[in-house]
Amino acid sequence: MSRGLNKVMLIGHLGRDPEMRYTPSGRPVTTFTIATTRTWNTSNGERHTETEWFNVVTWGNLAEICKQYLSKGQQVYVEGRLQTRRWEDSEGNKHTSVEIVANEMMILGERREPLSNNHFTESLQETHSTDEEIEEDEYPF
Amino acid sequence: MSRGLNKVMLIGHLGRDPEMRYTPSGRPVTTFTIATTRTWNTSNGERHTETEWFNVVTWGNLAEICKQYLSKGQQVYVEGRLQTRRWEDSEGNKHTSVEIVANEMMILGERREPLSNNHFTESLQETHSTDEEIEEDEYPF
Amino acid sequence: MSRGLNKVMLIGHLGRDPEMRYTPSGRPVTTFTIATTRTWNTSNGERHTETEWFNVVTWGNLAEICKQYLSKGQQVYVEGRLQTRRWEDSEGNKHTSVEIVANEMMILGERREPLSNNHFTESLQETHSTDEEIEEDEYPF
Amino acid sequence: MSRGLNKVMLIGHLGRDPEMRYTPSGRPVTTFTIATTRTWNTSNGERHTETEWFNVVTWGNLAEICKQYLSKGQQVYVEGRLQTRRWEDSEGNKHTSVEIVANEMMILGERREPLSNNHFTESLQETHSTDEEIEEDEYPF
DNA sequence: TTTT
DNA sequence: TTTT
Repeated sequence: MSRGLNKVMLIGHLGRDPEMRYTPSGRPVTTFTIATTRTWNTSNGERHTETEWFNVVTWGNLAEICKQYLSKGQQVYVEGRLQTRRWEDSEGNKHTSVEIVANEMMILGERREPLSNNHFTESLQETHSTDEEIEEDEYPF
Repeated sequence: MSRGLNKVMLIGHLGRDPEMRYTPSGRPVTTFTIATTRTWNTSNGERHTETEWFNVVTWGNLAEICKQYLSKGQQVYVEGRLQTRRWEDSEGNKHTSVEIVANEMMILGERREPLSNNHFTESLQETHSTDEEIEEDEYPF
Repeated sequence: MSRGLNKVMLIGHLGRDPEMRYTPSGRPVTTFTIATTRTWNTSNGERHTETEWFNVVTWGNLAEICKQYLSKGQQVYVEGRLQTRRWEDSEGNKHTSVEIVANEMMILGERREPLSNNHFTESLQETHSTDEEIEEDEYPF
Repeated sequence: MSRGLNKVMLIGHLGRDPEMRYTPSGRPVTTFTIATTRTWNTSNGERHTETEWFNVVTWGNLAEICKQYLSKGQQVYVEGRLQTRRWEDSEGNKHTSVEIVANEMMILGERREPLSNNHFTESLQETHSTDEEIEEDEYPF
């Protein structure tokens, strides 16, 4: 039973094809970006448009599904929590990254062909063999 | 009619009393921080706790309500959109800030005494006289 | 400042073209239905699918936009509150209806042509002349 | 990967203590009601208040947690999906019931004492022995 | 039937 | 920096 709510819901389009990697222990991680466009009218009647970009991260099964079904330009619904990570690079510079750790994803609009990926599926089988549970923050990217 | 969804919903506790300021044109802006605590169990049975901090910004009427009714430690529900702002300081360093621009707020738990603020209310009247509509990004903070 | 949250978010397809009517005072009301499909796997590996139907109601400007842009089969995102109305028909039978009173709507998927409706737009102008604010529950339908 | 969104989020107070029962196969189900109060101002400056009542259903682990920690009057956050069930009673009358099938629950406000329930815990152990997975709609209530 |  |  949690004591806090941290929920983000997005609808937007993928900025690029998703990328899948693996943690040292073999857990799949898929990342992609979503552009969300907001339009509004100012008091003097002008129309404004602003695009906000989000970094989305998915883990485990959902990571594989995202890699397999999503591609650049597609419209998706994504739900998850907001996470800020801070780290230092090798030169000691501090960085902050804000990500949506998604636990739900829905493809919107017309159905596209699932990516043809016999190859993909095979490689999944191999890598997936070590699927022990790991900490999410174990993975540096 | 919008074409994108960018929604954030938080429940957490205020890290400090809210601060209210005004844009050059007299529009009130209130900022505060919210801590959201997440707890989960790892596969080896350990219990983890992680606190995420959020910067919340409110405008106009809601800014005044937040200033008037919220105080450090209080539990609130906040709903809004996620906004990333990038700017350079006077020395040319680049900064990024991520904020929740809230359009709804609910006080949770027991009712606290509204802050005694005859003084506050008066000053509101004065400042509020110039209430023309301005762009949100007009305000640097 | 509200003290309760009652929020519904749906993504689904319209079951029929929306219908627009007017309250006695001239306020537009548009109603339509949305089908939301849920799929899940049972423990014995069977795949289940269930479709839930929702009655959606919109008022004012949004009612006009829904009438103008939505049509049967379209995929939409809808956000609003859940409302239960109880009433008796002329024969004394009691009825209950559950509706989503939507305050946000987004068209998903590919953009369709806006319905050609010079006629529609004209009639809107006429009817719209009496646009005083009325109680939502004033309208029996 | 789902193709529809059906999400309800509520904050309100419990109208009565939750009730826990078991399906024939031993799966716990807990039901309770939540009151959500909405206040708004009409155009002529009057203040209105309306309370909406929701039937909430929880299953499995969450059912046990709700039974154990919730009691009448408590403020909670509840998240789930909207479900309409139709059935006929023994006299052939048709009924419709609308429920929130919750999958998340958060207690809001001050912490109350967990209900003292050594007895409760014991009885849980016994009944829980048959914890096979069953269909949700298997349970008539 | 709850709460403020 | 909050809360439990």
